[in-house]
Amino acid sequence: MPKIGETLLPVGRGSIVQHIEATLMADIAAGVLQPGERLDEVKLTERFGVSRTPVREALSRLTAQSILVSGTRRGARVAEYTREQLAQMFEAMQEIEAACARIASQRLTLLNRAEIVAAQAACVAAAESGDRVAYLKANETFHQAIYGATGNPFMAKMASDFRRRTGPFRAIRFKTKADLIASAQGHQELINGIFSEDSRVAADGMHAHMTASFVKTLAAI
Amino acid sequence: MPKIGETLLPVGRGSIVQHIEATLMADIAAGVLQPGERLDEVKLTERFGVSRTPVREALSRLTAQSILVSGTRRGARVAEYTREQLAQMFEAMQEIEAACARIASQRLTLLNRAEIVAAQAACVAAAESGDRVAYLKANETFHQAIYGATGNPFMAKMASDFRRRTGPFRAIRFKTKADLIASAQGHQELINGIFSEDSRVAADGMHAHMTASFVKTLAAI
DNA sequence: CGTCAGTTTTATGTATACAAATCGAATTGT
DNA sequence: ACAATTCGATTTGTATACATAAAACTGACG
Repeated sequence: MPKIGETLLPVGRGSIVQHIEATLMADIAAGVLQPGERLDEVKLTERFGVSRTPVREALSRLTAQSILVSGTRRGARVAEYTREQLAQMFEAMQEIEAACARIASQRLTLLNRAEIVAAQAACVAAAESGDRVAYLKANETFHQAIYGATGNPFMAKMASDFRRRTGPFRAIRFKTKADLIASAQGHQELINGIFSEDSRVAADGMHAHMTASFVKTLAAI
Repeated sequence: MPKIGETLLPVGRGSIVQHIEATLMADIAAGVLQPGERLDEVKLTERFGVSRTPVREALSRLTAQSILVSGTRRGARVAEYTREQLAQMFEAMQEIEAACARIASQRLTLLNRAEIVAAQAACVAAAESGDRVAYLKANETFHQAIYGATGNPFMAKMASDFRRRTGPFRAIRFKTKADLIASAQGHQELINGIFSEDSRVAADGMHAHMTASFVKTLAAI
């Protein structure tokens, strides 16, 4: 049972199922597992060095979250989306992000402000050094900071879920250093809107930012 | 306590897991299973006449959807929420519903209009006859019709999920015939907003409707 | 009389075995 | 030669058995 391989430690707090679930989720978000790719239970069994039971449970949980899809008796595959569906996801995400921006602008604490500013500074630094990976990470932190500023974990989770699902597609659009700098500049306008204390301006600003981002993304796919 | 005669084996099309998942979800939404209640695997095993494996998978899926919660080695319980969390869920729901109303107002087809009007007629009829159960059902159909009018399945699913999670709490506030009639009248204003073709009016109208509804709900809890 | 430690019991997490269904390929019939 | 059908291999769905950790109970000691 205690086969080493990739199997980490006794997984401490989390069960094996949680470990597999988290790992696969990360792999999908990172694009290691691509849309449409089939996940074979026995292959995963070998990879994680466990039996089929926890693997199955992890796959089932991911399916319940629409991260995977599975027909009848046809196994699990990474969810794939048509351009149309992608556009719909973007639209939904846009609405949620805008709502987050509005609420955040109404409740902003000093700490929230500090975190957003810090995240933006990291974005600018990464953009100016042309570090794509660092920018993606900083961008993620930036948006999470806004979600956190809503003070509403349910809003934050919803927004995060959509971010994860659209992640692999959004990442495509950042190719050149100019892309990064343009995005970081967009952030600055966003911040101005959120800090303006006019929640409508904040929401509209986020809406516009997302629209611009998604138009570019869809064009790049 | 174990309810019998659920179904034997001829589950046919849907797998047993899906059946258990759907049944438990419905029981929770209907309040048969109350927040905090523990779901014992072997009890469910007896109830559904199957082994622990599909029961476990169903519970795991429900946990992944935050419908159930489970600590380590402590089994699954129906998720329960503090007043604070409930208010946060309502806030999130409010935002989503408002977004749905805005998008729906921009894309409304003739068929969508017809469905919304028909659902509203059913609401009015149920309210006037004081049929609480019928009203809850018609109200559900009404909101689903609006979700459908967005033409965006992702928005619709999000909204539906929140509706399901808040369902047991929202239902409490409908006690008297007057409550039903007041709610139905609120719908009419909502429809006016959505049909007005001014999407901002639609969104604000829904926002107001939800706010009013939730204030009454929280007061009743 | 209360508390704590050791044991028992119960329920969860994991593994393995079995059954059923789908997919592909090969064979046979037209 | 092409199509259809059947047979086999692969894989999913379900059941059962085993291991382990947490809860419950009991008994003794302070």
